[in-house]
Amino acid sequence: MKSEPNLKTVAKMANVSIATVSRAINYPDKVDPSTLSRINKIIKEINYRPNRVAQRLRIKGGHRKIFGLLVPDIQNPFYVDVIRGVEDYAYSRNYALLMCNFAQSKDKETMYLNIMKSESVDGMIVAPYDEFDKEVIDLLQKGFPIVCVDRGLGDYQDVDIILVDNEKGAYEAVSLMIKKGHKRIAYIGGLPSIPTSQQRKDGYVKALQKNNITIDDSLIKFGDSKHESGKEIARKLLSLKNPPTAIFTGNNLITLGALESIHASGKKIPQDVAIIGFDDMPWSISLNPPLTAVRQPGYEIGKRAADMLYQRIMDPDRAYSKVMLNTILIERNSC
Amino acid sequence: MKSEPNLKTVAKMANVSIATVSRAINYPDKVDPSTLSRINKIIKEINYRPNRVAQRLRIKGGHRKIFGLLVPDIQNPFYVDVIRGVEDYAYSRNYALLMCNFAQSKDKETMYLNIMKSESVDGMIVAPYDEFDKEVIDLLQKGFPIVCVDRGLGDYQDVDIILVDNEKGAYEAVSLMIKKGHKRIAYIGGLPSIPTSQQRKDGYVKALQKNNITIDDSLIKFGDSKHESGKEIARKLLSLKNPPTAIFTGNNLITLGALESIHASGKKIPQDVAIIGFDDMPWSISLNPPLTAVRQPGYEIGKRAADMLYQRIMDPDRAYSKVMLNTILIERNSC
DNA sequence: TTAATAAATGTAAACGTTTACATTATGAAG
DNA sequence: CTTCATAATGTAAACGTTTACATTTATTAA
Repeated sequence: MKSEPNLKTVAKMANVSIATVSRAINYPDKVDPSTLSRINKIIKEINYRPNRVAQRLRIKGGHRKIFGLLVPDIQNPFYVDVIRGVEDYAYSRNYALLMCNFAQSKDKETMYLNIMKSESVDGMIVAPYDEFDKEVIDLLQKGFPIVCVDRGLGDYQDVDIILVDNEKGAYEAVSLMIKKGHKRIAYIGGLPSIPTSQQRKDGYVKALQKNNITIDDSLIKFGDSKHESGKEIARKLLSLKNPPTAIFTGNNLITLGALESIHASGKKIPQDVAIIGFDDMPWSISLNPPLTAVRQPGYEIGKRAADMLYQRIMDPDRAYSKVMLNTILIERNSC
Repeated sequence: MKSEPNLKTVAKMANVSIATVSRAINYPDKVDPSTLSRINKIIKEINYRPNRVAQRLRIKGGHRKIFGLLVPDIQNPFYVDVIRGVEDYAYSRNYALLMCNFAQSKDKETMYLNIMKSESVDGMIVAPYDEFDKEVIDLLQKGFPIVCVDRGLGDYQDVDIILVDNEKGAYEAVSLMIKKGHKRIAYIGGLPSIPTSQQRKDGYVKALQKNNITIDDSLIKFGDSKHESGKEIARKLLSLKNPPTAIFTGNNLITLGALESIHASGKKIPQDVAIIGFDDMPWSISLNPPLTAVRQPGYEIGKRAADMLYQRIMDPDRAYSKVMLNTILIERNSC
């Protein structure tokens, strides 16, 4: 494989030192116009591009033009929206993106965190594994620029974070169910260790309490945030002697799994069982039936997270900001 | 921000030269056991990790342990499967992954290709923008390790590639429609420049011809491979004076869009209009109605692509391999 | 003309690794 | 006790940039 052209190649062709070439690229007004144009012509001719690895090694933190992005589950369309938001922002500012999916595995998260660090990213956007995420907190304490999305870090407050009012979103959804006359409402959450799973449960509980419905613990279940567990838990719930008449599902994938089980059980939605999902999807309207869902602005979250990270990098001493966006309850036909 | 420990830090603490530390890590049997354990203790203690950027700069191609992955649309669940396959393989071999989504934009593709090159990846897995993709072909000609997934490069044959028999998959789907009595069958393809859009159309045409149904060009449409265009085109198709009784959609997102339009039109599926989608989704069964679809083994494609890339890197002179996997037609209730 | 200033360019160090080569210490064989 | 091989370690160059500093050249002011 032929080796790529580098500064030396260009310098030799232009009969100047590599420093001049470097300057021609980074500080064009610091080099003589005629030299500049000669260099530029050569660069174009041989299609020279600076080696980012060498650049990153030399340049100090904050100006390497690369972000890290670490999401828990790329199969979840919500995170895909977040990714797109981050990516669009990065592209617009000419940042590269080192994007990793830790697939809800603590080991993978640790490994990717290490890779990102040792890839010398300027900063990263992370949806932490859980609220105690030691690795992330360590990084923050060392002063590494990080913004959290979707999930916070419990008591640890010195961090930029953008998320959604999960409790309120859940509260509204469950309130709607109650308004429609449901009393036996189940909640299927994701991994219990994930903050959002708990917050959404809290919203669910509040709504029941507010309406004087006693909490039935056998209707509150947690899975692993994936399709299969939604399916399995819904199946069990529906085969209870006294099954719920409504199910509030804690994320996208769980919703889809639950939907599958409800259909398999032969029950009609919403007549026999109602369902509202946390997280809307572009195709929710094409589901059977069109799904009533709590929409999170994933794309916006991603975009703003990237901007927060950028600001943090540019001014490491600025105050931490917490942004909490609202969800929207989209009523369709599943409740 | 405190600076990370490096070889020098460890060397100083262990009272040896950085070369010895480096050897302790890379060739443990080349250093004295007592020195080794001393060094290892220190490494663990201060949690030293080699700087991948510096490593990559030094180490020559093929052993830098980083792959690039370039997909056309991360919103399309098919590519998400491919990504997962590649990622699992990479993780198992301790490779990092520079993952980029060019969102069906030629400009972005070019930029990401450049970034990957200048990030010095060992090789990359790419679903090219179209079959003429000059940038990708250039890279190949320079001997850069690349494997193509999902889409080929037209006449350019010197490349490893793994994809699915699109024509056959489409042929089977449309044949099923015909068997069910449909004569006016529409095809909504993705971007016409994408090879798969054409191959799936070819399968569609073949099935019609085989059954002596005359091709009606007004029923063959191409969009931009996204949800919106599926929706829009389906809407127009359905409002024709003589609308199709069946629609074969050329990808995931188009299917979802078309589904939305069909529902909006008030037509019943499959009584009024049948639909079969290319690409199955985990939640196809939860759609309204459960979707009949052509399944591509995305995860396997990703996994095998990664392995092909690995093999290519390890042995640059091996013969090129083309792998064509079969699709499976999954009959549910939409046709 | 000369001295001072500004503009253009060059030189070399630094970033954190790996590795060819040189050096030293260790032990075995004669 | 040499002599030689081997093991352990060190030295320094290299990877491709950026940049502080030094040098050269051109320009201006006196």
